[in-house]
Amino acid sequence: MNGLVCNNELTYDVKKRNQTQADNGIELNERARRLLKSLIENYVREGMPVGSKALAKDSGLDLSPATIRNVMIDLEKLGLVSSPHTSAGRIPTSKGYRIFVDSLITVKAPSEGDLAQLRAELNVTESVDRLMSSVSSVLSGMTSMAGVVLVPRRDYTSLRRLEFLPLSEGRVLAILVVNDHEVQNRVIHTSKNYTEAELQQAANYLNTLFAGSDIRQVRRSVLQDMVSVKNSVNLAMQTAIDMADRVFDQDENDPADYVLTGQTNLMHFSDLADIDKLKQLFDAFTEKRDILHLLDECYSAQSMQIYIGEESGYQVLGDCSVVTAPYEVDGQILGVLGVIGPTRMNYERVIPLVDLTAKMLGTVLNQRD
Amino acid sequence: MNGLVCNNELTYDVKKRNQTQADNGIELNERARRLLKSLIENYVREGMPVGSKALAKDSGLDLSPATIRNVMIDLEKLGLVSSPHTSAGRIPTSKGYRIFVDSLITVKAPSEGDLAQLRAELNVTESVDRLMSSVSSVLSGMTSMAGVVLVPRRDYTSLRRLEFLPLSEGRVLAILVVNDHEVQNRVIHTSKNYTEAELQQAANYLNTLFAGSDIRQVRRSVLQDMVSVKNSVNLAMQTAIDMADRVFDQDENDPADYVLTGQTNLMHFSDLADIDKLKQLFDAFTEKRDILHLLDECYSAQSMQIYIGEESGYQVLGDCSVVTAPYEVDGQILGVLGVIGPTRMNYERVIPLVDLTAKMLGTVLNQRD
DNA sequence: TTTAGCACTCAGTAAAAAAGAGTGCTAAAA
DNA sequence: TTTTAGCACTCTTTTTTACTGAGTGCTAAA
Repeated sequence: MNGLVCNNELTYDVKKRNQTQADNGIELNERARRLLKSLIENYVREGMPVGSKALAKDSGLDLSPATIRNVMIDLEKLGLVSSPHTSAGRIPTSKGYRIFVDSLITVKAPSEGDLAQLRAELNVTESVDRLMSSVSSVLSGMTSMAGVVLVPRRDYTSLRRLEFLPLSEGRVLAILVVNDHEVQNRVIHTSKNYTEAELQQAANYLNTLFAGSDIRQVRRSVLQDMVSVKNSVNLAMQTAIDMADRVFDQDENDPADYVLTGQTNLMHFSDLADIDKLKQLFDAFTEKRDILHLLDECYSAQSMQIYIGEESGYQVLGDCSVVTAPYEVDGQILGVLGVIGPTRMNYERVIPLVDLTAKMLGTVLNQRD
Repeated sequence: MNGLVCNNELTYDVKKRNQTQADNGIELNERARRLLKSLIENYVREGMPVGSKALAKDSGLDLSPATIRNVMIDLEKLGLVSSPHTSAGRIPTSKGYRIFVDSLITVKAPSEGDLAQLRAELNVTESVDRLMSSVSSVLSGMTSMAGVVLVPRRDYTSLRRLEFLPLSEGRVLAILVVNDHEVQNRVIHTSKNYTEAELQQAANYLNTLFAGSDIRQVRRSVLQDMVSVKNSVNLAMQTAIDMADRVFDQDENDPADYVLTGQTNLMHFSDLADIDKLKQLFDAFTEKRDILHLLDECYSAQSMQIYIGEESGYQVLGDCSVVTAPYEVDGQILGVLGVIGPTRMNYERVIPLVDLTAKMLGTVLNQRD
């Protein structure tokens, strides 16, 4: 009952899987728990199936290998460990890792060194984009796995300034300054050719009217105006309404995106040695879709998430685990960050590291405003 | 003397290597040339060392294996082929490929299918960025290797519009519209805090004065003005000069960049099976530096370039070949594109494909203006 | 100059044998 | 009842041995 259970302030949700059995209420006595923990720690460290003898030695439980073998049989029946073949030791299953991560793990605070490195590398002065890459790269660097950051959603986008420039034949370049200092540009297509002056006027109109408003709100307002005032207003206004309609049209579905670094680190893991699996994984990284879905789940969960092996539901991540934590500013979750690595990873170190990184990113982002 | 030598209009430069010997003036009689060609074609097709018997069969030269063995000994002495071990056939060396590519190759025009696919996938309507990725992706798709495009240098950047917005504490957001419809934004740091009105005035001044000019010219003009008029002009002008100086400061060294797709295709090649080499290669891709240097060389060469194996001078590309061609608009070379693949690639198909793609990209870019 | 013949080399494969790790089971000890 | 020592057994891993076949280099004859 003492040092086994995680008893510090770090918390994270148990990933709820859709399991038919109402299991996970697996009852393990202290001894079995201790042995499972030892086994996993040993396996994570050594990377080879753990036998009863080794376990007898480093569990600290003064038991004979024979006794331990008996326990192993129980654990195997529960599906927490498995053995590659008769005369090999045991390796943890995903389910075993799950128990470990949920209730056996000894979470240590990150080392002084890690902390210092983290602080050093997260630079307030950088642009958000660069900040995100450096966070991702710090994560991958410190864990020797892949680091990933789901970049902030723009669910509130305040318009600061709007500008139009005519291009050739019915195309207009719109330049938006949003969220104080972020620039977006969009090309829109119009039915008629506007002159620079006309566009200027439209921009002026929209700027005075909507500066400071949420972009989506603008679109809704504009749409209403179109209905209510219709042809009654002057031509300049109509231009403005027309333009605004087209500019903000693209806004509703802002595609999420992530920054991924250190993928190549994953090539070294013997668990992913199969070149074909590796290719599939890398293809998923470039394809982005699946990974985005997963990160989106993490985002929605609003708490630390851990997917172990096939838990993620994506085949390509079959031999991988994903550890993520949301980062927030003013209690508002902006995105998630984390690492992707082999199922056999050092959770005891990675979990607090990801957690801390998320918190520090929040702090850094906070300082920027 | 007939069908052996490349005799169509497609031309490309021989990559000049720094070799101490004044070699490459290697004299090969017709028979040896023919055999080398046959050997390489066979090896590229089958992927296995080619023996004298096989060569006797498909060279079409009605010679006995024994005779061919004699020739092979000569070719081996010249360093054009080598044998992995005593009882294996021969494989071409880089030097052998070099000869092949320079003077033995039978360059076929791209197939109808390839041509159609190329035409279909290069869409004029896309943004330049997206056009570049789709070119790269077409290249990788059609060759099953990695496609790469060095994106256009902006060596002439005409200023169309300049805008300033104050941010917090001495930081100003500059928005530049250049080259008609391209938007750049830069954050600059100033010693004093300007008001929005001041900045507006400065922007107006600069816009009227420099709209249409080359950005670097602007900087030079401004620098001159600073010296000549010094404190004699009014405050608004000084602001303008000050701002322009800082904005265009970043311009001198526009970092080159490339788009790379289909890297994962390279994982399948047995020549690159070594996971460690593969990692190094992928690291070079993310690091970008070396690849950029190489592409820059290609760019400077102003003609089709082929680097075979270690010729590139980069260790990571040791087992790779790089085939590039410059693309141009109005006779002005804008960048290069090409493929990266295993040394053992089908040059006869790849070379004209890369060449054609470059030409088509030029055409497409031309249509956009 | 070309070719047939031949001895030789060496990777690759297969089969057999030996070593070693770890298990499950049983029966005795605690 | 729980724990443990002992032991036969299983299965991977490593080593050894042998064999096959592709392809060579060389020599001597055509």
